[in-house]
Amino acid sequence: MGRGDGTGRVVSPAGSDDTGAGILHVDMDAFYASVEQLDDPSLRGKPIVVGAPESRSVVSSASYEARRFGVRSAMPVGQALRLCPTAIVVRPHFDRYLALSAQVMGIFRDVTPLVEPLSIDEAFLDVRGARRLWGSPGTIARMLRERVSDETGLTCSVGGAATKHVAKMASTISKPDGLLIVPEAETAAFLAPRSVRALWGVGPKASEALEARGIRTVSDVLDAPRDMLDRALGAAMGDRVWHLVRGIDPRVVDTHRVEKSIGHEETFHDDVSDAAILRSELRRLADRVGARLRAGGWEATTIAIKVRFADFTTISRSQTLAEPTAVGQRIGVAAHELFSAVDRRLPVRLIGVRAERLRPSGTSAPALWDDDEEWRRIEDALDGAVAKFGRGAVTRATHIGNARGGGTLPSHQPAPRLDQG
DNA sequence: TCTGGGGTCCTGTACCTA
DNA sequence: TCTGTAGGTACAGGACCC
Repeated sequence: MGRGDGTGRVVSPAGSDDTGAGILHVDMDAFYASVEQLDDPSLRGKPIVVGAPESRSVVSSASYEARRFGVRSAMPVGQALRLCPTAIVVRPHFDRYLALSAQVMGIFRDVTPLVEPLSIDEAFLDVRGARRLWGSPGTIARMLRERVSDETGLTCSVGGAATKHVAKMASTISKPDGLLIVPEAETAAFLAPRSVRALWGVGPKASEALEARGIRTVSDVLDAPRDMLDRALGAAMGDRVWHLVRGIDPRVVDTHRVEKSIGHEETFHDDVSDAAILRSELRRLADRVGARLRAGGWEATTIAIKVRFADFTTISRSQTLAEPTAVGQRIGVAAHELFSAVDRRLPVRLIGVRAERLRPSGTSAPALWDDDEEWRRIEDALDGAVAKFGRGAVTRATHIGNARGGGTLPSHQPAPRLDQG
């Protein structure tokens, strides 16, 4: 979602040069906030902030009226209200956002099958093969904007260019409700004056590292020795930036992107020290992860947990399973084992569970296996073993158990597996 | 002024094996 | 058998994106 304040709006006029600009990036304007204003006319024209009003929540989306006060996504809601005291805080309605997202993506797919959704509110389109059917990239971009507006009541911004990276930059600059086409031949001139921070993938840390070496604009990067970039950013990032500033971006519009991990995390309203509460939360998160794995037809090979302490230090621990799984309980057992080995000197602010290294499931896992008695036995056994042998010994023992393909600690029945129908 | 939740990708380190 | 090395893999942490 765009994070600007909406002051950069630009619309390439009809008939302007769009030669070679066959990649479009379409980005909905202040998507969540705009949907709320669409659904509730009393919010229109007013500064609104989408987010939970609770103390620890942050802004998911802000209307352009709020952005003019300096309100931005990811900002704590409290801070947003200090900047803009008249802002109205609206709770998010994700189901509604998903429905409208599906409608918008459907419009894109009417135009070309080469659509790569990037998030709920933006997508890349490769329209190079759609010229005979719909016209030039500029014509298609204008048609898309019109259709999105007519059919959903929402506005979007479109960037067009020869590469994904430049198209993305163009749509960002054109916001809100804008259109900017960068003909292939003008790519270098378009990029040269931009700040390094405007490059997609260059965040605060990378731009700080570059600026410390006097590199502030794309033009500066072009003049910088290659090894300086590598030293400032690391080899991979240095290489990427070196290519991007030259307009080189070989990434194609990928219509078959697959998930690489599935996870859930939760920040507590108040920091938690009680192990029973933390374990219960881990279990709940593990069940949710398992449900999503099964819904997507995946099994996970690696389970990871994330723990953020009261001082905001964050650790992660992961474990590779002997047998991939999509069963919430097995994920939960792995999460509990990992959690048992964590040194908890401070109360916990956030806890999360993630399934990684996904592969298509060979069998259909059971529906949520939610056996309280079994869970209690496992938790008691783990706690008892930790008390008796120490965390390190328990972690080693359970790893050995996994490697043997069965739990040695505690012993529990394997989850029933059902044949896929 | 106090930092969400969902992800991807990269880097450094440790360990194992050939 | 010992040592050095190179490559692969697992894991932890961090930056970045929306």
